[in-house]
Amino acid sequence: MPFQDSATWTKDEPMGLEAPHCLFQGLLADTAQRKLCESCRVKGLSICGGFAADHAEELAGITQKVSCGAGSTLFREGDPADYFYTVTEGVVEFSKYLLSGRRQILGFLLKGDFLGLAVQDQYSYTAEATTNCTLCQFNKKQFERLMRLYPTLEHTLFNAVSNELMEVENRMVALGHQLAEKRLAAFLTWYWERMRRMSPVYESAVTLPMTRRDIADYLCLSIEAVSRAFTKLRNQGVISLSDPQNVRILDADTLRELAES
Amino acid sequence: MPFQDSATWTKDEPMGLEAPHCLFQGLLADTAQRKLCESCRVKGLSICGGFAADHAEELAGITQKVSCGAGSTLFREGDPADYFYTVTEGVVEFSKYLLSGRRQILGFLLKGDFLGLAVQDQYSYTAEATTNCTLCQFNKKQFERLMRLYPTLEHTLFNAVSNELMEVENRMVALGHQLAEKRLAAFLTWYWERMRRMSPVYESAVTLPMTRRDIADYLCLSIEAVSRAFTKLRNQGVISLSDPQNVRILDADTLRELAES
DNA sequence: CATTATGATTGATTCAGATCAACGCATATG
DNA sequence: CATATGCGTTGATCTGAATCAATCATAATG
Repeated sequence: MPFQDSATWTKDEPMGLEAPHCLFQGLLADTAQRKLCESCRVKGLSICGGFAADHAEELAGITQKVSCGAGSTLFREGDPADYFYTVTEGVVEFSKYLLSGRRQILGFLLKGDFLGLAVQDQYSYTAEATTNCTLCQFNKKQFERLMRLYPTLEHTLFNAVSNELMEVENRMVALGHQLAEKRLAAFLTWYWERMRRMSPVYESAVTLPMTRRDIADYLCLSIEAVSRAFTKLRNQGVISLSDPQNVRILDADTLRELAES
Repeated sequence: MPFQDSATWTKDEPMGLEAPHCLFQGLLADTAQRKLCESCRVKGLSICGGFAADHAEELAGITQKVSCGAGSTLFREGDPADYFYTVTEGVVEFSKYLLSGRRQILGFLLKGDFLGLAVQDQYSYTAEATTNCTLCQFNKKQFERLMRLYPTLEHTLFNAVSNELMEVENRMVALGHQLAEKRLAAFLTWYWERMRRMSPVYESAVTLPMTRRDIADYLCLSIEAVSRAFTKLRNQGVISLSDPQNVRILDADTLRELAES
């Protein structure tokens, strides 16, 4: 079943200065909203730098907050690419569907990540909400106008896309040549490190927001192969599983070693 | 053996206006050199547009012609990324080596393609000459200075990297889920179409400049699997092989169908 | 010219993961 | 409360490609 039933997400009114968005810290007086933006800085997105302070109104006009229920579709491959997004809360997965019905998840996007940046006039992939999530929606045409006005913006996005490219290349190497166990180890390591960077307290437990099917589609494996890989890691004493979604990293070094190969 | 013996390539003197380079047509009085630049236009690289005409001297100063013998290494993963290149003649492959010694070829670069664009201060992959080839070498620092001066340049490169990202994503999907035969069909289709776009005369014969090992490393297969896939396609009457490097496309439609799946 | 590499093909065997199938476990539903 | 449904795990079997091994063709070398 390539596509799930239609999205159940809401567009709020176009935002004024008081509305929350992630990209441009320093825009908002509201401390709660400001906190959201902090999470972007954690990821080190350079676009969150000084730019917004000087051009607050211009940015606010092209931004909208968007909420999205778990399992719903944000956009599909082939849809006109009028917006791009940054994730402010929750997890989003973006994927391509094959004619056979199979799905390849290209990536999971967390707080502060971009979505829909490197596309032409149509989206080249489908974006679905892994969990309930909120995003900042940017009107692309208007953002491009801003980019022409302020080249710093484009420079930042150029770097973001460059990084994404390098990540995809790394993942391709891994998928082509690593065993199921190593792929899972790499995935767990990646997710754990991302979580650790977000929260200041050390935590060896990870709650996976995605299903085994999602992980399988991400790692180019069957559900069963993913399950067996989990079992293998558990039997080696690298992780423990209180339930399928709750993983405790017992031996982070071994896990990392496995992942690096 | 991860790395071949060191490169045997030559750097010419820094070029004046008369030197050949690919990116910026309209720079050169010399018609022979100009012809080289035409080949870039064939690929539809938008950077070959009007920019160069206005800023000829600035560009000439940061450009060098580079020749590179088949099998030699242009740069290696981890080297300081001081230059980026465009291929003006021949074929270049860029790849990542795993600790196991295995190699993943990320792509083959033909006339007009960029190399080394989306990297930070170090190259994230190794670049080797598949055939004898010539390239235009751009000093990165100086080019970045130009980009700050003329934002159009950065915009063009942004698009180039975006396209590269989409291509890699497509390839990842194919590698994860397609059988050896389909992968080879997709590769042959890609290469054939690229060749056809370059030369105006219809030609059903393709000369593959890369070895079976190269193709294997590109498609995430063993040499033997590639060879068997060739044999299968031959037995189906889709291609014929006068010798391993010379492929004749007998049934382009079936080949494309196989590739698309 | 014979000899030695090198690259490509083909066959035999092995293996990782897909597929098929059964079952456990939890939550949802009549 | 019994039943159904979805998700995850485990087992049995199958399969595509890796690996190992042999052979062939062609080019390079003495």
